Amino acid sequence: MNARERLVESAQDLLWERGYVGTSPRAIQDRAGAGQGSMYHHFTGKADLARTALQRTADRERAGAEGLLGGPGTALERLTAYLRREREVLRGCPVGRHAQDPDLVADPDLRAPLEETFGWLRGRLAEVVAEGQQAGELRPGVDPAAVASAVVATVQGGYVLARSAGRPEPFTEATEGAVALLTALTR
Amino acid sequence: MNARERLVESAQDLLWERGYVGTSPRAIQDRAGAGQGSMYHHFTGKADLARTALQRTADRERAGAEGLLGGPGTALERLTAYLRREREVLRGCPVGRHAQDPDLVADPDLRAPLEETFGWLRGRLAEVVAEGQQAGELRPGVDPAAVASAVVATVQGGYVLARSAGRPEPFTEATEGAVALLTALTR
DNA sequence: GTCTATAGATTGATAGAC
DNA sequence: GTCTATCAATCTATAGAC
Repeated sequence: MNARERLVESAQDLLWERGYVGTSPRAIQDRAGAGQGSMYHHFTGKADLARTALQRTADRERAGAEGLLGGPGTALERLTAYLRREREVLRGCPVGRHAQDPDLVADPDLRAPLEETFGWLRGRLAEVVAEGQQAGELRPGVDPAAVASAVVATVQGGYVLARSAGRPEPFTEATEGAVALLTALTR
Repeated sequence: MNARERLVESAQDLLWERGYVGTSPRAIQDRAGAGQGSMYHHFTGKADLARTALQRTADRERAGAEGLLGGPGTALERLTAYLRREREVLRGCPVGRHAQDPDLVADPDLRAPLEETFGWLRGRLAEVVAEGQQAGELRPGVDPAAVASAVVATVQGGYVLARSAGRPEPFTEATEGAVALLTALTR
């Protein structure tokens, strides 16, 4: 694997674990086994490398979610699959964790992967909810977009609860609560 | 106001806006109008001051939530009041935002205010849900603790969605989705 | 209690050799 | 393309005067 590729993957790992402010170019270079000159040859600076790494992480997450949401099953089954998807809870969400970084969200290029990921996810889940309503599976009269955003928010907030508690159980409790509320919508 | 007090309040503001890694002792001192010596006289260091500031912020948030949850109204009304509470959405949650900071959650003293806040909040909301079930207002058979965690997670995740989008609407959409799902539990 | 001076380490970036 | 050397600025903390 070439140096550019190692730099991007190292940046993905460190950004996930330590965030944008907490990740120094030096730390990325060390992990990648590359020198200063190598990084500044391939990228204009920290922001440029972070943007590249973050975009790749966002693309991966989106592909993973589509794998569940575009699969077989009823609307409720697919929503449940999304909520119960196996996750490395205590590591946090590799995309959503960056929403708290003021420098990152202030830079449109750095915020773009976040905006795209959650914009797409909310829209995609809203489609699934609407399909369930049209199929007579889910009760009509509730806004599909609102339910979809609540589902995505439950997952993102679940990470906050789990990391605050220092254990993964609160994440599972929250997502199971969402599953229960969605299930009640079928009866 | 004395220097110690100004340091704590300045730390509260900066921690909310920039997080733990993003806040330097120097920045706190400047905002407080205090010198190095003043800060290191009152506190052993950055972590000690941050812990004091964070604990005070957590106490304030808890008191604010109890004001809504302990007030009058049915269970659904109080849960809805919590979800619709006016918030400075794009500033993020002054407590939950710190769950993403690896250095903060790694330090038990710094993580304690987070663990206490969300532990208490989840338990308190679970009581309200259970009251609603006993009063025949909310459908029985769903786990009060799970619904409570889902509600708290929706709020915390709503901040993530809003900050990722650069606008407050996704927060409102998510919390309204939660209101709709809870309302469906009454019918 | 509060100040200034200072310290060693780290940050993000540039220069220039190879 | 990749390396080492160097840079000014900032980080967190300590020392010691007042």
